[in-house]
Amino acid sequence: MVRVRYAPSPTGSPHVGNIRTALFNWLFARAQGGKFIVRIEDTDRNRFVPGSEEDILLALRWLELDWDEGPEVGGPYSPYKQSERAELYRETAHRLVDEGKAYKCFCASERLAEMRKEQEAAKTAIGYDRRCRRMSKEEAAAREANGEAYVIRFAMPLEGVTSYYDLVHKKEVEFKNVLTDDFVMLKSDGFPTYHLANIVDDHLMEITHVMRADEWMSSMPRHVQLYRALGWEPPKFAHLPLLMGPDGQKLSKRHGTVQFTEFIGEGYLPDAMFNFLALCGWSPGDDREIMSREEILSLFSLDRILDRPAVFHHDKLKWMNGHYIREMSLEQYMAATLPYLQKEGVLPAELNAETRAYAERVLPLEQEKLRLLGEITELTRFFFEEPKSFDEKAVAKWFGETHISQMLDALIQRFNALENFTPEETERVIREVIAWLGVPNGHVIHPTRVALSGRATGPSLFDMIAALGKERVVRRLEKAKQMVRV
RNA sequence: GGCCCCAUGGUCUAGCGGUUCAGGACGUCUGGUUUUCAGCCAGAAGAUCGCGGGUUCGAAUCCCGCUGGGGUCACCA
Repeated sequence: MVRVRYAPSPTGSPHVGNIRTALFNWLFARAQGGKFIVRIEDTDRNRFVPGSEEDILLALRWLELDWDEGPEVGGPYSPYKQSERAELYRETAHRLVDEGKAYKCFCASERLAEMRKEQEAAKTAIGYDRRCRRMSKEEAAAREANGEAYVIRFAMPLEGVTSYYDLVHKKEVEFKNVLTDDFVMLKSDGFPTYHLANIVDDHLMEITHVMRADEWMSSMPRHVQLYRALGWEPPKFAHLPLLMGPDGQKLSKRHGTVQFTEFIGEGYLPDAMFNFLALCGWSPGDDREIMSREEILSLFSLDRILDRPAVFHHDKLKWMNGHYIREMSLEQYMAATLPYLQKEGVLPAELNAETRAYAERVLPLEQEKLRLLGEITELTRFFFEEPKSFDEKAVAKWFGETHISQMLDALIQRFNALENFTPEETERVIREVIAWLGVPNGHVIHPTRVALSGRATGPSLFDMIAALGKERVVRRLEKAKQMVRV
């Protein structure tokens, strides 16, 4: 049975790249009928950011990536938070020391920093010089008894190579052991580093496949050697291609929106994000791009995961989101957009039947135009509030024309007399006025749009007028008359 | 700098030795629909498949070298 895990560190709000990794793990688990486990790797007490664990779980829930074991749901390998498993790692580290496969290191951080500086200057950079590895057991015991702080380092083999087969790269990746230094497994505060905790937990939780970002590839020799030293069988490894920014560097905050919660706030749809993220580093093998969850799930396979990094294309995500918005039913669309108007105070938190009906007439008029749900507010605000400002260019262009006063008067009079405020009827009225004035269509249509909405662009004018209703239309036209006089 | 990974139009991607000297999508541009924007429809521009060698009757597809890009070198994950 396939068991995969998503093991985020609560050191900040999750990044799209992190969630992409979660998605791939989830897809693989579900496609294989396996288990998807979430494990919180909170072993760094300094970088812990309150609330980030909540954000991570929120992102997973939002994408509907349900986990079989982990926070909130528990499971047979509890706990799923590393800070609650600290004793396990400590025991493991000391066991390795006892077996001579790891050792206590008393080197001060100042010395290490100095050494790093020298190595950097000499362009050699080989890491820790293994000074304490040569220390006698007696000296180590004495220094420990003396109360000196120490870390536990893994004793890497001094010769030979370490290799592993990568399921994504489809090849054996090899590293020379001498080039990997004796890394710290257990910090002086008694907490494990990623390398130790991750291996211990993956083994104990019976993880079968480790899928994580490419940036981890270079620590493979450490991990493989650790498994060996512990006498454990390593899981299979799949390193996912990195997501890059437009400049080709690893995607980060510098590239604009990358935090997952921000994407949620801007108005992306879960299905669109799911679809897009699935395509970040994976391809179904044909020309398909718009795919439902079910379709993706049925097509997903490890060997179609790409092995090259890809630029995270924001524009394409937006395009895709727009596509998904256009496909929503009225109910879905209303449920998705209303909260944005309410959040901005354009609409009250509680809608009465009349307002709700009005919103249902109005909001769909811009459905085809939306790329982000959040855009709905500025696009439709004028339907709910009298326009406070008017597009200056449009006003300058149209309100100066000589026929405007006449036009407004005619429209006011005719709309006042109109019984059925339907798109067809309002169009008839507009056409009549155009004919009567003897001007090109645009010379009535454009100024009327500006008068009613304050904007130069918007939904079809006839639909807009019908949706606004007689009362608002007449009131706004009257108001426009004042503007023209001034 | 060492080590590791990668290399098809601006971007993502199909292609896995011949019927593809390259298909699709985003973006860009043009035209159409139309009262605007968007959408939709039609079309266009844009890649000597990073470069150089091989292997082969034949390579974007296999091999080698080079170049370029990226990742990683913490008591962070």
